[in-house]
Amino acid sequence: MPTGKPAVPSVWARQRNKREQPALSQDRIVAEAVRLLDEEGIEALSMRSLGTRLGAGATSLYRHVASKDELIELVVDEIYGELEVPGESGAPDAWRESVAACAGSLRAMILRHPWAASVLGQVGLAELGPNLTRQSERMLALFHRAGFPAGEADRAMNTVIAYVIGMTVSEAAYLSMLARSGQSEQELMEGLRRVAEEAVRDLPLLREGYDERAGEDPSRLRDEGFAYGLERFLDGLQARLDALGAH
Amino acid sequence: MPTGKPAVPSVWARQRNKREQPALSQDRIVAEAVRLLDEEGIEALSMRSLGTRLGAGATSLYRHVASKDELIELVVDEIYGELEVPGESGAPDAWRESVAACAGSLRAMILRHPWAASVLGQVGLAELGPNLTRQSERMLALFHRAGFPAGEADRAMNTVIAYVIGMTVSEAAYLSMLARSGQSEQELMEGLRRVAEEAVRDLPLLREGYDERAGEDPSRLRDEGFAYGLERFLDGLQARLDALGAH
DNA sequence: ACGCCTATGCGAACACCGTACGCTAGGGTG
DNA sequence: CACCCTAGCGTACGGTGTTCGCATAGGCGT
Repeated sequence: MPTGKPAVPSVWARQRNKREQPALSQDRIVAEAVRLLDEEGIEALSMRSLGTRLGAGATSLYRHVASKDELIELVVDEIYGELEVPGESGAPDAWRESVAACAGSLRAMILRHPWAASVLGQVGLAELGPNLTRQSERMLALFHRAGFPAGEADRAMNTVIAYVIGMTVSEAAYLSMLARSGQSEQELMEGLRRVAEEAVRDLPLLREGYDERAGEDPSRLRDEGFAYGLERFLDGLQARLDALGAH
Repeated sequence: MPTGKPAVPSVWARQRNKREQPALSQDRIVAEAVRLLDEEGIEALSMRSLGTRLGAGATSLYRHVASKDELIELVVDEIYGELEVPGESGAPDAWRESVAACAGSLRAMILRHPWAASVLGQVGLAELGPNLTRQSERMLALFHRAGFPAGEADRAMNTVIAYVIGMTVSEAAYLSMLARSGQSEQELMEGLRRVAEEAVRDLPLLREGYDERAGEDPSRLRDEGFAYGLERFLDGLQARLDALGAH
């Protein structure tokens, strides 16, 4: 008789159901999903695995989350909540430091959750969760106070966000490849170097760069590369501010 | 007897096998994959569907491609081949136009293949296919000729690539959401506006921006936003060049 | 001309995925 | 007490990437 067994409610299940909590909630699900993603990466996130971690069946999640896609949107907005956007900091010409701090915080957030790299391109900034909108508003205020006129502040903001995300996503993708490979960064770079050697043989400029960076600390190089671009960027924005000021 | 039927070789199959081509090749597979992605998007790409389009069984592809992941790497490198990087253009102070042309070409490429947005974050720039390395070398030459010293040219290049990719990926994600929704851009924006209205009620700056852009042509706004950031960026790089020149 | 060898295609099968559906149990409300 | 509504779950379906072993056919050595 294939009709379902009565879904035998073990004492534990009954106890859990009884009281304590609703046992499952969108917040719990999203929080656990972030933990799972941090620990095991994007490929390990399935409704079944997430359900198991929550001591629940896979399909139970659908009572609180419409689909896996929606779950991912929620997860992305969740980590946007970790951003630290400086508030009113008095001096309006401190905008450079404030924006740099923002950028650094965004980069740190993505590197803390490297799986975000594979997911930001699908979600985009289009889906506006509460955290993202809140942080955007705060960040926009930075540019307003810096002196950008209304129609330009959001462009300036989008511009620096785009830079940070583009830069960091590529870092994160590299790091997650590194993690997948199971090698140390030294080993991987040596391997890449060997593989690339032939391809790069007649590409002198790339080769030059390769050699130049050979002995350096990769993590420091990444930090410096990020800072370099950010400085150029802020210089350009500052120049624009000056031009506006001189109208 | 469950052992396979002799896989009856229809006349057609025999004919096709006989001559013409090896019938399947990595190039054919990659090219068809790009076509499929352009026409039906990233979700429609499966080994089975791609095999069908090629008149082949799904598993036949594995003779020419190690895995779907590798296929995606190949596909990404394939479209990098579409980039147009200006070569020797005489005047070394034409670097601004050259880099801007590069950036525009990269943006156009991504917008031509919007699925790239969801894929660039997974592949990153880490996997260096022949096209990507070749184009990087050419682009690097631009910065060298502009006057950036060896250790800085690649940073400058990565910086502007990061900006372009970050900016365009977010555009592409938005556009693909638009396409999925099946609405016109006007309708979608009106819908978003209504949904966002309440959330944005007490976020005056975001609201201001929303209202300001209400009647404008979205496509032109995107172009202008991209150009705005790029100009700021190039200004910053130019300033750096000047500082270097004055050493 | 024959027979082997290797490269190529493919069908079946496996493990896993997202998710629709209908059932159950239990607490809250009349 | 009877009722309903909600949260959880077992089952099942269609689809996925990939493995494996078999069938085939062309090229090559003899």
